[in-house]
Amino acid sequence: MWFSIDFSSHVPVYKQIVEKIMVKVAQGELKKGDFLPSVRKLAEDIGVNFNTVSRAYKELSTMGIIEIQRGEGYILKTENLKDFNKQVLSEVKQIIKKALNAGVSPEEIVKVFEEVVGREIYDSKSRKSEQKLQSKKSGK
Amino acid sequence: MWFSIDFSSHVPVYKQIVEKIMVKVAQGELKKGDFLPSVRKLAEDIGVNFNTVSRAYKELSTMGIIEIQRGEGYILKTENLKDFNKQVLSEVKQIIKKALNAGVSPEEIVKVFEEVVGREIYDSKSRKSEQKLQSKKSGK
Amino acid sequence: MWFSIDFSSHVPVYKQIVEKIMVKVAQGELKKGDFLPSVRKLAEDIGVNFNTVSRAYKELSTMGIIEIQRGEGYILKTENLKDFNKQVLSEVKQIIKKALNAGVSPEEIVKVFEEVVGREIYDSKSRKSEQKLQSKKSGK
Amino acid sequence: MWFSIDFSSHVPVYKQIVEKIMVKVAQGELKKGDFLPSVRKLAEDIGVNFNTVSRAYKELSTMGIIEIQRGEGYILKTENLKDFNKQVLSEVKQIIKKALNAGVSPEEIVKVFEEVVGREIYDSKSRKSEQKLQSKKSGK
DNA sequence: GTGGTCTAGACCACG
DNA sequence: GTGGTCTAGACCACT
Repeated sequence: MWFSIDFSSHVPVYKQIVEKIMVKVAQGELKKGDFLPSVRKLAEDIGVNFNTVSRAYKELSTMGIIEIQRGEGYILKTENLKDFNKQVLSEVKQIIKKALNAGVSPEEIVKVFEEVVGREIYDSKSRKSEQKLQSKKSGK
Repeated sequence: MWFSIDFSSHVPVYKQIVEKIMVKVAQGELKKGDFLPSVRKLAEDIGVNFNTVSRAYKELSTMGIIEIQRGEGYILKTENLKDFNKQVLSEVKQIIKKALNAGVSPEEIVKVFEEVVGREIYDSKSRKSEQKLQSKKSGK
Repeated sequence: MWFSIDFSSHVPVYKQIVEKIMVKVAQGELKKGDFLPSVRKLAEDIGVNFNTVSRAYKELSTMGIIEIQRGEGYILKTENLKDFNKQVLSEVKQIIKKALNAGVSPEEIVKVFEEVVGREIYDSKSRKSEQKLQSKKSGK
Repeated sequence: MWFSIDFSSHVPVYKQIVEKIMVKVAQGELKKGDFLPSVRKLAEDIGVNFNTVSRAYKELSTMGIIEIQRGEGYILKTENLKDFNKQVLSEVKQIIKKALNAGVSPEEIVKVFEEVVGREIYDSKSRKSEQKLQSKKSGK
């Protein structure tokens, strides 16, 4: 399966899908010209209705990130996601402000940061071995 | 005024109110026995319907953090918010993971962190002088 | 009722709604700040599901033509529809080309044109008396 | 090549094919007894799947305009297309009404009309020289 | 097989 | 009262 959704989140599922896909693009896991999973297949994978995935794809489409290929599905159109990084960084800033306001000490945040950086380095090593799972069109 | 709401956020307004109040408690700005602003006053201050504030207070009430004092309003019942800090820290962890996944470099995150730590120290000093800025939509 | 939909058309209903509303704006029947009918009310009026109207409103919203007013509905944000006229004129051009290609004589087209201009002048005279019907918010 | 398809249109491709062929008939470019291009050839020419052309031919067939000649393809059965012109003219009327409603001045429409009449006369002369331009997607 | 449109109805958030 | 999100399922168009 491709990714997971937090159904208890206040963020709408379709927005989460949009974001997850943008992460894939930013990571280079999806490249220009790649096919995305079909709306119905992805919907089944993550356990939502196909309309929800469809809505996410439409949003990505109007953003110019993906493009429909008549009768064949969606392909990645661009990898130009500079604004995305800015947006994510602004979220980081916001949450850190909140934490400090809530009385979390900077040291605790640094501790968490180091913990995550360590873990993520590990993740990025193991990520490559997962890449075969995503090659859609394999049975085509 | 007390705080402001992000109306463009996916987080429901009443949840934001709950959280802001918990921050006040965690900061020590609200102490056991203190009165909270009346539902209608807070509603006017932050520019929302009183039902929304009411819902937030109800939630804090069922969490056992505040308590209704018949005919007088709500008072703070407990300052026991240890879980809140943990929860906020877990959000920090989550967002940092997301940023790293999105290709943000650890250095960029550190930069933002240092920026915020600096700003926040300043903000807590100047917070009181900002309070007039938030009175909006009062003539509605 | 506000307008009617051609259900036998190949143009999706939600696109027809978008267009009809843009016509209202271009005609000046809807002015900046006016409330649009609620999604559910308009849906009932024209006999479609509210999701269909919702989709139309969302499209107008991302186009920047209408804007949501929290808890109150959509209001008209702009009357700047210069591109709309261009688009409509290009449709006129296209259909005239098709007609000529199909062997329709220019004279026949002129005849139709004069017929319609005559009728439309009559319509625009009687239009003013219809305008009260559209004032939503009346029961507010 | 024979004609082109507007893939961004809401009108289904097979309907566009039907219409284009009826235009050919109305223009006298196709005469009773003429063979139509084979399904596969036309499909390749205009860049669509052969099923789509097949559906168009079926529709023309049930309309009684073309007829299958077993083992040889489709031939034009009738040139009796009086209703077609009426239908096209009614589309012209409809679009002119829409344009006037949208605030387009009659003068602008006349301008477009004259422009098209001029261009079309030119186009029908130059049509043959354009035929190479439409071979696209051939390497697919 | 692919996506697109629409419906009917549930549940949530805001005023 | 307002809009927003999601589901389950039908039907259409295209490859």
